[in-house]
Amino acid sequence: MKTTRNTTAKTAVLEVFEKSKTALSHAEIQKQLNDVCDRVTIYRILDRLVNDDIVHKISNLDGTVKYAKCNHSHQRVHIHNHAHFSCENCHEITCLDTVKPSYIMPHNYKVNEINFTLSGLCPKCLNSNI
Amino acid sequence: MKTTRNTTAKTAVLEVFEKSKTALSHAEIQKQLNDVCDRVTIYRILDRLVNDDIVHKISNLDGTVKYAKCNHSHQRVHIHNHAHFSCENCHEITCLDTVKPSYIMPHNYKVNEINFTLSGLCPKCLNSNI
DNA sequence: TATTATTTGCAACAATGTTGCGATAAAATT
DNA sequence: AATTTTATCGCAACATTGTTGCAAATAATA
Ligand SMILES: [Zn+2]
Ligand SMILES: [Zn+2]
Ligand SMILES: [Zn+2]
Ligand SMILES: [Zn+2]
Repeated sequence: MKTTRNTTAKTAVLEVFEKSKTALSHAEIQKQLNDVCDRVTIYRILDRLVNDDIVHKISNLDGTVKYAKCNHSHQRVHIHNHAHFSCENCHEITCLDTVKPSYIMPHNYKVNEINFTLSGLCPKCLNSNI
Repeated sequence: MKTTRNTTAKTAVLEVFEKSKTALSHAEIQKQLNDVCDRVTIYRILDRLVNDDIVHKISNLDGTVKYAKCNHSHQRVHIHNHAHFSCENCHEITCLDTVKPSYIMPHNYKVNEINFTLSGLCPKCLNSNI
């Protein structure tokens, strides 16, 4: 099952995630990597990390895509049911691990996955009242 | 405030929305329009319709962007707080006007907008059990 | 060290969206 | 109805994001 290799590029990407408190886009990762590897390689590494449940992919309201390290990879059943916050000011995306929405669905739908994203002002930007 | 003009292209786009029960992508709209106008014009019309609160924009898990006609444009306060359903089989996006998630936020966040998207199987695809 | 399968770089391509600008057409004014 | 004003359009060019094929490089293993 686990057949993905530990390459220098993959290690470098993981280090970038380790250093960051917020979710990162492909472009942001590339900038931090400083030509450690090709653009395409980053895409492929991210694909593998998502597949291996080490990282999860977040699609945002504005169409941007970001990735964040999972802090629940150890759990047997791996489900990304937490919410994400997207700051309108600093554009940072953070995982809200504790926020889980409750809702009532109409009949005849089978829900497999949910995506709950909230946007507004993050604590940092709220305090420096713009 | 209302300064957008009624052009033939805009009318054609609105007719396409009128005919559709589900949300539509730019590409889908373009196909239905049959060269009524340029690709760029459709983008600009959609921008205006979103601005005028006639249509709302939906960003999906898979990165695709779709648009749907608002059925609450008459309301004084115009907020898109309903959920959307994305079918994994037929890839149709439908507005779930009745589904509104409840949740508890950590302190120090100011929430302006929410996006709640559920994916799985729609009633149509669930019945034709694939 | 030799073997094998995964990963990488490169080039090329596709999809989606944006911008500038002169031409066109809708709406307001005369 | 003709004129003026200004939003809208078409076109071309560009930017960004993501994908694919294939030969070369590299990690895991035996
Ligand atoms: Zn912020
Ligand atoms: Zn997350
Ligand atoms: Zn379906
Ligand atoms: Zn909707």
